Amino acid sequence: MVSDRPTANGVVPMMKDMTTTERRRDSGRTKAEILQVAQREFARKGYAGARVDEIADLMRTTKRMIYYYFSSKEQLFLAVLEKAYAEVRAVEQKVDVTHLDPVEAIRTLAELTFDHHDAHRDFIKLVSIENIHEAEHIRKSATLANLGTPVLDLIERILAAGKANGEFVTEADAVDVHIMISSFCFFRVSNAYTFGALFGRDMTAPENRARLRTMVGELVVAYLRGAGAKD
Amino acid sequence: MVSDRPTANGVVPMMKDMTTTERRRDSGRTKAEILQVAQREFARKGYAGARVDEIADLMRTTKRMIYYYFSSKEQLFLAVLEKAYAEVRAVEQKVDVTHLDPVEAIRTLAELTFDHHDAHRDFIKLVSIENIHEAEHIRKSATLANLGTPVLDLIERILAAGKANGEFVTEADAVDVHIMISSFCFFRVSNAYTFGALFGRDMTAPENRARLRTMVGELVVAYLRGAGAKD
DNA sequence: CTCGTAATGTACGAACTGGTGAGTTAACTT
DNA sequence: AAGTTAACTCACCAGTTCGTACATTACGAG
Repeated sequence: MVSDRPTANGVVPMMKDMTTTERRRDSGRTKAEILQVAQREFARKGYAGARVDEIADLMRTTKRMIYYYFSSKEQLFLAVLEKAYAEVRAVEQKVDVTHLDPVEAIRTLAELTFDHHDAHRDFIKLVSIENIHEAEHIRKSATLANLGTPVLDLIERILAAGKANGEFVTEADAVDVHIMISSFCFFRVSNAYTFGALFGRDMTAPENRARLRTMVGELVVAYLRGAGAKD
Repeated sequence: MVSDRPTANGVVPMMKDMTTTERRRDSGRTKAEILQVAQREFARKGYAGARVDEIADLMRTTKRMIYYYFSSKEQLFLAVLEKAYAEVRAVEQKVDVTHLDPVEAIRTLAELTFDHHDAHRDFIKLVSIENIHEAEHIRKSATLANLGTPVLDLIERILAAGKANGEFVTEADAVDVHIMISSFCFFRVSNAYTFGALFGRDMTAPENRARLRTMVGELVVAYLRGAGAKD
């Protein structure tokens, strides 16, 4: 066997210069890159449609590395999901609306949720994919259980404040309010494609975006004020 | 759902008896059965995850027939989608709420939509799958363009009536109202799995079903009455 | 009854796809 | 300097999976 020198992929520079902190072998970075590329591939093609080979081809790592770090396609997908959810939680926890009056607080929460969904299309696709598979991966993950409680606490506090000052009349449950907000924001992004094809309107287009963003808030506030109840 | 098979299941009997009207070769029925089984398979596994061989194994037909009638996996999927949408349209067109007053009409429409989504889980999964693939199949279909107009007409009439009698204050667009209703009903079913895993509540469970069903109507009515607007 | 054709059964294959065995190299420790 | 091990490369395989070539059979027309 002639051991022809692996001249790398031509991309990685040979550096003896150790002043740079960059390392040619870096497990953390390789793992992170795999997760990033895998997320895009899964989101674009679905779980079964995504190809491990393709994920590998899209980066400077090889397929062997994927299995080295993640053991299987399924565990890779789970890792992608966990990372995506973690990012979401991180953003949500920065939300502080406690200083606002209840109506403004719930409106703001709705709009922030709207913006967040708008900005994380890949995440939404991953969740859709996971739902098609009836959450079989999430259920295996301990990390992801009861990830929702922080938001629920927030909503609960807002609802309590709203009732206390008389602005909210409807007896509403925090989870239900969360469903109202999420469903609207999620659907607008997740179903934009078929909706556009069937109704000839792009829900994600800029001219619709602003109007729909306002709508979420108004919707929830109107409900909480009790205007929808039968009299 | 015609099941005119004399034998419960098992092998088709060799019959020289021609008094029976049943034909052992029946293209229409074979096609229908393929579509039915394929729908379930696609809904359960996603587009790429569905296996043509498995679809064949799940019936009394062979894989060869699938290709004989549908040419390719992709065209089979499209046919499944078209059939599913056709059934939906058929149901929607039977809805008549014109005799009701506007508030009751929109509430009823919302609840009917709710029931409809509740009863057609497979359809919802197919739509989710199609959205993951950015509606690439639907776009190829002439049959499915502007399928939504009937519902929009209905909503428009209700909105006009509501404004006329003063019950609706909000300047609302028919498509937007449809989004409000659909998003809630669709999300409740499509995302029930991940939602259940994260929030520990099954949105499709009977005890929640009834409450959420009432909520859709109240939500939309509250919004249309203008209670959510900033003053 | 015979013949043409639509409908169906059988067997197979080429390309793919998740996963692995085994060796190699870089970086760190002592 | 030598040893240790984590990080990485390369070639390969066994099982799938979509799709097809070809043989066969039932049905209806004439």
